[in-house]
Amino acid sequence: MTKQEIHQIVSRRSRPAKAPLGRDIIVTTALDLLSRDGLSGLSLRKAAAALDTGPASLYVYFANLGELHTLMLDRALSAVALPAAREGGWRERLTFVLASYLHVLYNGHGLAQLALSTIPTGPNALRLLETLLELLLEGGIDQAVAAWAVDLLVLHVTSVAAEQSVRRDQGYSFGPVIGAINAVSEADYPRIHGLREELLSGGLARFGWGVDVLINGILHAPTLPIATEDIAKPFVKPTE
Amino acid sequence: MTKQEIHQIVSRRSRPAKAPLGRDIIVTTALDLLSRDGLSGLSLRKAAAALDTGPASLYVYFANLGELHTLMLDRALSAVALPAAREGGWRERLTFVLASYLHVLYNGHGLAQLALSTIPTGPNALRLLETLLELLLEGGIDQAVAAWAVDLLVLHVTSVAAEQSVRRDQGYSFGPVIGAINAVSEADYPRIHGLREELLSGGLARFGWGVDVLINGILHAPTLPIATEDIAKPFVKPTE
DNA sequence: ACCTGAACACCGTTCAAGT
DNA sequence: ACCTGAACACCGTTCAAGT
Repeated sequence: MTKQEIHQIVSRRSRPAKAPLGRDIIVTTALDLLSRDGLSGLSLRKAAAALDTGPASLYVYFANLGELHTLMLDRALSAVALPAAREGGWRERLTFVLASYLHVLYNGHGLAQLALSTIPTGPNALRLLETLLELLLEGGIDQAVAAWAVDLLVLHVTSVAAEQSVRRDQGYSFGPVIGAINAVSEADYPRIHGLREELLSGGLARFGWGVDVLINGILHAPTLPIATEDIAKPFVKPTE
Repeated sequence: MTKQEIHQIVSRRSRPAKAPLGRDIIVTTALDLLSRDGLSGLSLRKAAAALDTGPASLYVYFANLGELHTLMLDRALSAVALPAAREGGWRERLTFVLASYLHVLYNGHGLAQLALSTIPTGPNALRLLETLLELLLEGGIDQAVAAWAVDLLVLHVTSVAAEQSVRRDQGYSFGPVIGAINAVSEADYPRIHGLREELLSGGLARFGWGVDVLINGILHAPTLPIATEDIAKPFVKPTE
């Protein structure tokens, strides 16, 4: 045995431990990173670096990155404005809350994209959900219908916010989609070609239009969701 | 100068170059990986390894990972069944195409999630879009309305497929969402609590219900999308 | 209880070197 | 034109070691 095989235990520390971090500071820092650099500029390691610590330190507060995302989204949702009770009709107030939700997502740069892949379960998300349910029920919509309808509404708003903020962040009139639609062959796809402008138009205005369409549809929905499970059966697996 | 500083150029090759790969084989291999291991099991490096080559080789065929995703999705969409012309009403055929799209996504394991973050622009995606437009126009729906409506329909179906396939792949009745909804305080969120079963129920049946709601809403939509851009104005930025 | 450094097992992408 | 190995600049997560 040589001396090199006797392992000296030496402290690997180069500085003393700091004061405990806490969830709030981490979430705030991560949201700052997100709104400054977008979704691609956000990582656990970067958040840790911004807090002057190593990535391992954050695992005291979160089980994983997904949990941090969930908390970030819920924190951001605290900015959603709920309507003053009884001011205007239920439909007006419903549109108001959803518009506020739209803008919180649209203004927090990478936030809308994050919302598409993260299902929030924190108090602010629940508060929003509760408010939406309340307004739909006030509108006389059947309970079971209302339960499914909120999903449709929230999804629509989230995806409009995501699509538009992506478009804003990478320059208005470029991107592969716009190119592909504009380049479409008139012979092969006459309707896409003819409607290429309408397919790409709208921007944030799609929000209001979609909400109208959805509410109209919800008002005309069958009271009890029909059992349509069987529609799903007679199809084969893809490319085999 | 020592001898060590005179760099000998030695081949780093350990085997001769293989026959060219080609896009098709790569896409096929990547789709196989996806349906076997799900979205988390898919990477450029794993696809390259499955093809017995290094990751750099694939860059001859794709500019980046996103482009591979787009091609994968379009390839998968070739399995979407289009309805036989004039068989049944337009609404029936519309539901049929969408159901086929639903199942292609649902059956290709990570495919639905991939579809949520990838906007396909290949021929099969365009063919689907063209068909949907055709059916809506056949239904007498205004052109501008139809252009926006396809987006709503496709998004709905994609997200139902994504949500349900995630739920299937991680065990039916678990996950943080289900836990959070079920654990909600009756005092704070009475409506969520009261409707907790309905909020989580439905599965693939939500597809048919949502399509009905959407078509009804589209049929009741104003002929010209209203200018709702201004709804979007009066809100502040989140948490500052 | 929580911070710290280092390591582990990955990523996508680029590049010079080869054929 | 396309394959190949190696490197670059990252990831999220785990772990023993420290306080």
